[in-house]
Amino acid sequence: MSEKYYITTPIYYPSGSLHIGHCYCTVAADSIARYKRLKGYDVHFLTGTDEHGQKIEEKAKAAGVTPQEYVNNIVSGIKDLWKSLDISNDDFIRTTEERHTVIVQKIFKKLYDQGDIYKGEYEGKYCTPCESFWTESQLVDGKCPDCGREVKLVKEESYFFKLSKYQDRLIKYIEEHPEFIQPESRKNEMLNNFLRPGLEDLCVSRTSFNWGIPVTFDPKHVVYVWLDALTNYITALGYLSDDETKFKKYWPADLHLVGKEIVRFHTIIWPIMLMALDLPLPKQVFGHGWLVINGGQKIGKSFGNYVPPEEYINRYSLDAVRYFLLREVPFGSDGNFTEEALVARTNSDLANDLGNLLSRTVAMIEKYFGGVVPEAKTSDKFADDLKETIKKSVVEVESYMDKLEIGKSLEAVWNIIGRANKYIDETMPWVLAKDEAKKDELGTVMYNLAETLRIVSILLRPYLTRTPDKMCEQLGIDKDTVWDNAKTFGLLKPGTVVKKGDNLFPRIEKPKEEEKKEEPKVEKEYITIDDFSKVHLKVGKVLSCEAVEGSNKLLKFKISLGSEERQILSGIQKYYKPEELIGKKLVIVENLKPAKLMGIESQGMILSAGGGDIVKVLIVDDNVPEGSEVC
RNA sequence: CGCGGGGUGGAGCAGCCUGGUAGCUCGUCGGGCUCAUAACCCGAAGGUCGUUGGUUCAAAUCCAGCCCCCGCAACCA
Repeated sequence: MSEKYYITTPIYYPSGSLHIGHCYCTVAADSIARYKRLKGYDVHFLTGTDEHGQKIEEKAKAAGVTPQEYVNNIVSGIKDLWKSLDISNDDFIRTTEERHTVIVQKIFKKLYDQGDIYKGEYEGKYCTPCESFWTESQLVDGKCPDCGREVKLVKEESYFFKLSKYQDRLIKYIEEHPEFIQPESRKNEMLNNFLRPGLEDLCVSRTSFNWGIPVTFDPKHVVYVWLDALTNYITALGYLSDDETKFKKYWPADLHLVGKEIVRFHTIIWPIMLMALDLPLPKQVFGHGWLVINGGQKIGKSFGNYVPPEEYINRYSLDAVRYFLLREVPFGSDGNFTEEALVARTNSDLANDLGNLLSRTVAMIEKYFGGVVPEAKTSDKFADDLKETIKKSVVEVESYMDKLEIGKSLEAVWNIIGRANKYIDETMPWVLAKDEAKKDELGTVMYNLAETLRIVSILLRPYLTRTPDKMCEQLGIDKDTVWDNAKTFGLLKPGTVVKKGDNLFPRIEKPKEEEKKEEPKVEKEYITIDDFSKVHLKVGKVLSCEAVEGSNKLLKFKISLGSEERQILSGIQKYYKPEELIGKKLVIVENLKPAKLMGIESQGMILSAGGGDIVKVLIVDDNVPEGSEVC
């Protein structure tokens, strides 16, 4: 029986559409799953969605639907997205499915019965958008340390899970299993920041919202996030169900692929839960980096840089997108995602190197041999080197994949492609073709190229889902999906009839400058005159202006609007010296809701213009009286 | 002293842990070739490795200080 391999992605939170970053993680997992399958493993690849929680409850309410309706809708979009990315998951778990909820209840009860879960009282600050509780000491200026938004004081009865009981065991485990947390920097982070300082028991139930799995023996409680979410990895296998076949077969997981932001939960809470359940721990948790834009900007709707992933697939091609994601983002660290880079990568690697290699090879076989792959009757030093490169590269592909260095493994495949292109120049088939006496040599070159492409088509299968079949079609061979067939040079049968088809990857013309600039422009949103009249703009005179203590951005203004005085803060310290502006008449948004910045109230807003290095406030002619309306 | 990442030829990165000819991809320039998707192959130019000081026979690499950038956070009102 073949060896099993169980790999998971995180279960995604369906509070909104997924972005290219989620695709990155899932495509990476997919390539690993495909690779393992090709290698003959019995692979189980799981992904899914984490559908409970207050945020969903609120979003659904805002949308006027039930939470279940709300998630159903989004989840179907996620499933479509995975389909359009050719994700080969074997299962898709939804935490609202009965196979999950029932088992979570059993697990909760079991842990309660054995004393690992106890009832207590929770008092803390809760940030709804982040779904996180914070202790007083974690708050920054009384606000959520993650997002900076207001937190609510929450005090409620809840159940706790005794993390502390297992922490020493876990530390020992982590120390004895260096491969458990990858990359290693994350391991140290976990040990130093969380485990060694000591764990606090984890709150695992809530009474403050309903959208969750009820605790069977205390139904006013619902199971709170981590116990609900993390257990998906075993409930999906049927743990504690009538049929534990899959669980027995696949658990423990070989790899949990997760984003770096949730490494902590997967390497501390999850293992401890498993210890409490007396189950083996996953073999590895790998925290991948994020896809960022322009050197660090996160991707998301709230960042104004959201493009639906399908858009990229439609615009370029599935394999181009998959290739870029897998190739461009290095092991462990963050990677840049830009459309320009995607185009550049596609053109140079996929169109120029790979596509063109196939194209010229097939064209030559058609031209010189009527489309029939000849026999390799001769040998030469170039061919030897080509074969050597292939042999070496295949080993590299494997060893990089085993280390989850997907990008590097692709590089190794491209070594072969590059070598083959070079081989053509070295052997100059068009010269050989002119000399009838060199027909055999020419035949050898053609054979070697076709054979190289056959091997490449196998090596690409973990990453690209469409291209390998297209290659096989043009090469006139059956789909070759046996990994080890890439290890033997010479399996291609002479006599095979090739058939030129469409270009594998047509070159993408780079968008012209003007077009590029238009692209980010979302369709213009007009406001009505009524909308505009909601904004009350007035002229105000600066009475005083000083830097806010401890701030490197804010200036504090006292501004006279004639009948009243306002205190207004503005983040223009970088552009003005405080005394420069005293006495000036500026344009003020009079009815902006007051807000506190650095603990100081700001009662309005000063209009300014510019950006980057040049920002200037709007200064009004001195003759205009203070308090005048601006319209 | 908030946390974290980073500053290496025009761009993006590797090298740093385990000091000892600065490497890769793209771009640029020159050449070759014409089978091919204006693609492919070869060659060249281009770097005081942020800065200052220290350790050392020797520092991109180790140590200390400083400057700058980015993300989070924040002070975007």
